[in-house]
Amino acid sequence: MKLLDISEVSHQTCIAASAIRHYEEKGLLTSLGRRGLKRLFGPEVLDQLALITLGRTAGFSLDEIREMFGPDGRPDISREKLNRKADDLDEQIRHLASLRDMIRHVAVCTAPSHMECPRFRKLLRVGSRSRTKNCAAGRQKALRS
Amino acid sequence: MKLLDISEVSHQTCIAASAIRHYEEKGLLTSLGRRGLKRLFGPEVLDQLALITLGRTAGFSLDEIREMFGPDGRPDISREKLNRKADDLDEQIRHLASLRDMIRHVAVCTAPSHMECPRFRKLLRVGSRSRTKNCAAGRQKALRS
DNA sequence: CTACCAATTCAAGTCGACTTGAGGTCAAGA
DNA sequence: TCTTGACCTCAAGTCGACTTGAATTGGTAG
Repeated sequence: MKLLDISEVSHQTCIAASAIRHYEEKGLLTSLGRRGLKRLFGPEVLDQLALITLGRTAGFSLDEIREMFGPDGRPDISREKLNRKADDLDEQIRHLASLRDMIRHVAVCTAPSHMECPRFRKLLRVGSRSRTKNCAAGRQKALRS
Repeated sequence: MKLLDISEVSHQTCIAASAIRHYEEKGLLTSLGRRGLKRLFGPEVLDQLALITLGRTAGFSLDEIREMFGPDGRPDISREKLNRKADDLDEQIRHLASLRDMIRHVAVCTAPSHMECPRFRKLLRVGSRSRTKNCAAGRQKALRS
């Protein structure tokens, strides 16, 4: 089994060595040992890093990613919680799709301003459904509208 | 036409007043005027804020959002650039979908560690296609435009 | 053996997006 | 008229995710 040093991992993944050290420090991955001071990684670190990158682009924090996939690979998190995260992703995907549609529309729309374009406004409305949370501010004085 | 003060906007959108001020300062939205010191907003601010929120959850910076949709509603950005953003979104959507699939799988998988699960590894591989960028370290001529 | 130099540690800095706090203003109600 | 209190401004602080820099270490080539 071939061991990689940090610069090799860095080159193969396009992730800065400092970031890799940062992930290790945060407990998202583990080095197999050291040669002198230098970290040695097994090849699985490449997958772990791909996973971290994926999680980051999905907007998860490093702590959440560790919760979900730990360096050891056991999720220390309930199925229920995982499914909730997946549901969040589904919602996010819907949002992204609306935004994409809006952007594509803006690229061709001739209306003087987006907000005057009925199609744009419709897309906006679709994209912002489910924004009806009550702010945690709880106190409903907004009822007087 | 009904004018809203900042606290009303804040309540209706669940966005902190400080954030709304911040957006105005950054040029993402415009207040119609003041009553004394207090900002007054037209109802269109609600749509603008929805748009900002949408853009933020898609991972765009405030500067990018302003470029794309400005407070005045004219995109000061080329069609080409907009379409590139839309393409980015499409790619991001694909990433998110893979991650969602992985999470749903993790929630039911019985393998001792994800990395030992062939299905998981396959999903990972799918999710990390197109990660083959040349890091800028590659000093290959990056096809710019 | 010694010099070299990539890697290491640790503290401090950066960046974006806000939030917080101190001190000031003013429209409206008592 | 006076008092509130919601808003205001501006500076500084926070948070997460890294990056940067200075000082140190230790395999490896000569």
